[in-house]
Amino acid sequence: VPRQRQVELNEATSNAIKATARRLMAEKGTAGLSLRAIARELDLTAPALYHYFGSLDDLITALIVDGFTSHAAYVRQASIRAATAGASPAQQLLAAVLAYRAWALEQPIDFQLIYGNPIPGYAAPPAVTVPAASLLGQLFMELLMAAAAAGALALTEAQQQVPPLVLAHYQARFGIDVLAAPLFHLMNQVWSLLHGMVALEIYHHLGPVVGDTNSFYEQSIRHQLQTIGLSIM
Amino acid sequence: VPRQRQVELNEATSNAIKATARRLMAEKGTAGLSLRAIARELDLTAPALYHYFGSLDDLITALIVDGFTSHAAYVRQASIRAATAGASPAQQLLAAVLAYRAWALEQPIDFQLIYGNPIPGYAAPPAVTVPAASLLGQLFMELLMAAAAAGALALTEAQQQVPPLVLAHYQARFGIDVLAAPLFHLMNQVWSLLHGMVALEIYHHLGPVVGDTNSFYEQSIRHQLQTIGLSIM
DNA sequence: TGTACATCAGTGAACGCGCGTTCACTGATGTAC
DNA sequence: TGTACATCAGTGAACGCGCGTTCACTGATGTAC
Repeated sequence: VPRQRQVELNEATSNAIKATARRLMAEKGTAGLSLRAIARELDLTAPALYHYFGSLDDLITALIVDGFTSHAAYVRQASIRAATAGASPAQQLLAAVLAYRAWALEQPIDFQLIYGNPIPGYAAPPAVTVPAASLLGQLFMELLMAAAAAGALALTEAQQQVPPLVLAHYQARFGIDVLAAPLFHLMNQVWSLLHGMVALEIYHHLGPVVGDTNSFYEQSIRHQLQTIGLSIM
Repeated sequence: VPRQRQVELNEATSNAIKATARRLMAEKGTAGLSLRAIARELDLTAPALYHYFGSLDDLITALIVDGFTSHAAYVRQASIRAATAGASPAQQLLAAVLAYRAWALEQPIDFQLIYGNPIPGYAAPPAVTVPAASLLGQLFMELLMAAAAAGALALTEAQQQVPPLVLAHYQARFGIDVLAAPLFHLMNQVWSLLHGMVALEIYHHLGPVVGDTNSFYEQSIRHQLQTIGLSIM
């Protein structure tokens, strides 16, 4: 089974390259990644890496796609675990939202790579990068829809409002109908809050201010979710 | 007036260095800043820069302090302008919150420098960096307190809750009493939302999703502020 | 008014370093006959 | 079973490049006397 074998070997090394790349990024920052440093670390010469990735940029693209995929998979796992344990749709949503942050704390360099400063000189190819970046939104939308279907959502009048230009974009770009639009809109607002807390924490702006970021995050999220009528616990 | 003159000359050049540094960061990313590139741009040799900054790290520190200071000053100006135009404390707060984003859009590289990925190998000296980073929080707190004093705030029962560990930190670190703590806590939550929307927008994650980030931001903020009882317009 | 002097912004060479990418190549492996 | 062969991961030298920092220096300026 020669072809099989070679593909496996290839994958093992290319995974080792990516793992080393992540470790080096954690030390030197996302912009400090270099093929020569990876090669040095793996006891290879730099040209050897060109068997696995066409260029440094190709490697970065692979790492970014992995990052988005890993984030979405981690959050999905958390919601599935909750569902398996008999949690309500609302509780599954909470589990997912908590996992958003947990992943970022476990993989801070991946967070920086995909949500932080772009790497100078690198331009992400949208064809491969956008689908990966969309996974999380799809997941959150599924969970929100399930909660809505279960009657666990109660939006106020104000929460039903979507600015006209934004509504038009939701319809044109995602084919979201007028009924689902407030839900999608709300999701984006909750996402912004999540993301803000996580970004501030990752870059060490939140910890000094609130002391215990765990309870700050969890309480803020619970409060925000209750605001849209979600009853948890 | 020789001493006067020399200080001015010195300041002019050191300002030119910082301005060039900002421009180069905008092109090459914050991590791509180099003394040699700045010198090249200014038709100087690299060693000449050592008359103005002790090292590359010293220059970065100056840029970071400038960034925090500029952000706070920009936001303060906006609130002062509103006050001068006869706006209520609640409206001044809204003006400040809108300015938070406006500054980031005008100076995206400064935003990335102070709120984004750290520069590899650089460690900010807290003694000089922390006071600058605290300016904005102080300003927002002033504005919130003024709004509260004007009776423009109405917190719900749930909004009065502060997690015990967080409350303890507020008291120990900032000497905030139990009455002001919910206000401070609320400010940090609103700040997180602001920051999340701005960070997502700056890094091009929000635009593709909501289409019109202007109205998304403004509507979300207005809704959030109304949630704490602020009546604006 | 004229001269000696201090100041100090800026120079140019050098230090040792790391980078992505290309190219022709080696040498082990395992298949095909 | 034995030999010719293709495959292909990995090598080593080279390309041209940029970096922070140090050092002894130059040369214009303007002051002090």
